[in-house]
Amino acid sequence: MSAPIDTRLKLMQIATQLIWDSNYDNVGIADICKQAGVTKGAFYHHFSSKAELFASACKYDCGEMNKEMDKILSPRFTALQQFENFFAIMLEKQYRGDGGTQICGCPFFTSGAQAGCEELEVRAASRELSDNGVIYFAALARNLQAEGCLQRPVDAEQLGRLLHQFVQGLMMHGRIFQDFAQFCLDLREGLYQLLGVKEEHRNYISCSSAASIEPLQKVVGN
Amino acid sequence: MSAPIDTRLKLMQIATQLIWDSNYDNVGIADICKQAGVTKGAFYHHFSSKAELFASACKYDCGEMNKEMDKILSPRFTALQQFENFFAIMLEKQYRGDGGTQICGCPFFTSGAQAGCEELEVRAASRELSDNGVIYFAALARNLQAEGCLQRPVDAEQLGRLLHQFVQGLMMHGRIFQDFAQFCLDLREGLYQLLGVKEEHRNYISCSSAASIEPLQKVVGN
DNA sequence: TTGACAACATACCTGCCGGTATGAACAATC
DNA sequence: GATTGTTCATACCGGCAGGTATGTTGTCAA
Repeated sequence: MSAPIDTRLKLMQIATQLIWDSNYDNVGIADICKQAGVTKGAFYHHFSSKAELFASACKYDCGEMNKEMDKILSPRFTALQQFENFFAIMLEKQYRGDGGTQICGCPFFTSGAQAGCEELEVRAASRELSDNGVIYFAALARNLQAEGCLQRPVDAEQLGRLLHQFVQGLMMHGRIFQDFAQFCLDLREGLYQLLGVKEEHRNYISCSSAASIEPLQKVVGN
Repeated sequence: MSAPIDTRLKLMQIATQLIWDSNYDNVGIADICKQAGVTKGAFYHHFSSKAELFASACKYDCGEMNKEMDKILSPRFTALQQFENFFAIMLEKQYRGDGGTQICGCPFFTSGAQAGCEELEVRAASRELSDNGVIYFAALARNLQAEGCLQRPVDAEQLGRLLHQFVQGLMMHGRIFQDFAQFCLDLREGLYQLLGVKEEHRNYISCSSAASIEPLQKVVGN
């Protein structure tokens, strides 16, 4: 019998993946179990409800994201490099080579905004995830400002929120329209404008190459 | 027996209202019928499915929005007045005095991004609605630019998309957090930044008053 | 007046989905 | 080796929501 932690983790991972491809309501517990190769008995042994699974998966995903963001925003990069790192990660995350849905958006965020008020657990998880994301955006803004890349002094915390809101809206828009090239262009331009990046620090060259739908290798090493 | 058009219209209006307060999946046909004071027989006489009702309601809402936007962007206003009109309408739309959920976001947009791929009809309706919204945002951007309010020349069409994406993301964020004052501040700042409105044309004074949660009278007359 | 059709109401069906009840296999402990 | 607890599998339940089948009422046209 395998370690219990494996099953629990596997359920969260499968759930995360399925919700990324669809949404909270549309993903059934039966689907998750089938994909994970376990039964409902195992599921309800580890989670008390679907909402709890969602919350747990959200926290797990949040942790994974933090790891990546920590790498991206490492002090060994300049602020502009951090910007490019973030940009690359975004494209990589949203692109799926399997010909299916490409731009998915963050399912935990959308689910939180979507779920009826009664699912307090779900909404709370989304809130936590958002708060977390805003922190990183705010840090990026501060770094850019510290290196003199921005046109005007900014309220980093508010700007963090604005960036987060924009990116989420962009992803939803992308999910509806599925135009990857446009997604790339809009992402870059939107971030530049919101941040108020100075003209001379804007880099549109990589856009055309990024828009070409090829597997993107990670910019960030270990 | 009342005119058939009334029942159809009523169903769409009720559906729109319920979906605003919740979401596509969460609103049942039975709920809609009950609120509208009719039965399923009437419903399926006018609509072939839930998705068709959604698409119809979305188009109806789109038409209503167009009317309002046409008023807001009337040439008798200066571009900056148009901006303020839009701002006021946004706040009015998102605020509900009944103590329930205040910031709802556009349910048709979120539903389209939320719905599984199989609901093509739903997604198509969201796409149409988005296209429509982008047009108005682009027009606002063009008008502001024409009156010299912007810092740099812009690609109005792209900027229209960015504004739309940001506003949608902002509303979802607001839906999760339910902080109306912050919603007001973020909306104004985000629009200013994305548009690149010149310093001297930015108006933060009305923010504090707007943030006070009082019934907002329409800025736009007939 | 009678047929046809629109505009519903009533009752019902059915599939799905979250959740439960129960027990088997295994490990650890005493 | 009996007990206890963990980790699942199997079978099942109950509710609900989307959708259907059919009857009923009014209207209009010939």
